[in-house]
Amino acid sequence: MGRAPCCEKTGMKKGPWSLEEDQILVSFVLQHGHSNWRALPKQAGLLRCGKSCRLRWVNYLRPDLKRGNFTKEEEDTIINLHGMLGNRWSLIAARLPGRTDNEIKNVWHTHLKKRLKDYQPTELLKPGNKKISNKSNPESSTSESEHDPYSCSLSRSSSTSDISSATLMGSEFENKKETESREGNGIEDCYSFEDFVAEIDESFWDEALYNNGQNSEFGSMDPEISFEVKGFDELLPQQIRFGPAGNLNDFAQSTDDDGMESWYDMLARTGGDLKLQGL
DNA sequence: AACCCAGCCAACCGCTTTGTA
DNA sequence: CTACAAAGCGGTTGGCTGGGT
Repeated sequence: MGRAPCCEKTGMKKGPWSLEEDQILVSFVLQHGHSNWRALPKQAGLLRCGKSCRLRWVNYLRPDLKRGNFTKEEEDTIINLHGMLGNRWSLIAARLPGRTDNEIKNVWHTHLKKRLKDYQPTELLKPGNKKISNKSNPESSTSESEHDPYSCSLSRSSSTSDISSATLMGSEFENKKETESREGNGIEDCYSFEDFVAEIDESFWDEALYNNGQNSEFGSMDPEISFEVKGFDELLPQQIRFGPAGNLNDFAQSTDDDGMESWYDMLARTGGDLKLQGL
């Protein structure tokens, strides 16, 4: 596929931005907005391509940006969200006001990844622990090694059904504790949230819809198709319904590729305390 | 003082997604 | 429906800086 370069490169300036350029861009955007990045540099009199202008604005010049070091809370948030979302920097940034995806990505690679390594216990890396390929989230396979297995792990608590009952946990330290204690209780398998969601695929819903009927209410769902998500002690316990109609079909819809976002969203919002038990 | 090296971070690149004619 | 342009995103690069020798 591919596409033409975003701009005519000849004559375009590259490299670090000067103070003057910054001032021109800021005053232009504040006056005229940025409805068209491609046309902006020409209108503003900048020898930069639109893409470069956009990046400079988004990552550095935006007035609502927070400058300075990340707080411990922000770092913890990033770790937790990364556990749930993977390398979806823009989604993580959306939940950290004043921080950019680029900034978060840099912090992750320079500080947090290292910090997490120190907590990397060996248990979850045992070959026996089930890993399921994630077609909905291709990133998870490529960045598996980067992905903190603790920040969001899932352990099964029953073997009667594939999705019979499961517990998803959030914060890294809670996870570690929880996982270890659960493993001590004979629970063998641990998953990342992505792995778990990946398992709720078309065939899962085909089967569920076949067994329960398209308009089944949650209440009439097979009681074994239920799971709970807990952890993130700082979060409020909360019950959530999928979709206004609350039928099985809506629920299934929410797990397709488009709906995946709402799952992640919901988990991030509730901090992982998502409970779905025969709603 | 000069050099080396590792860490940091702004900026770039190339691809995907979204919007529109 | 298709093609194309623009925006958005994540991975990578390269220059700067500070600490160590």
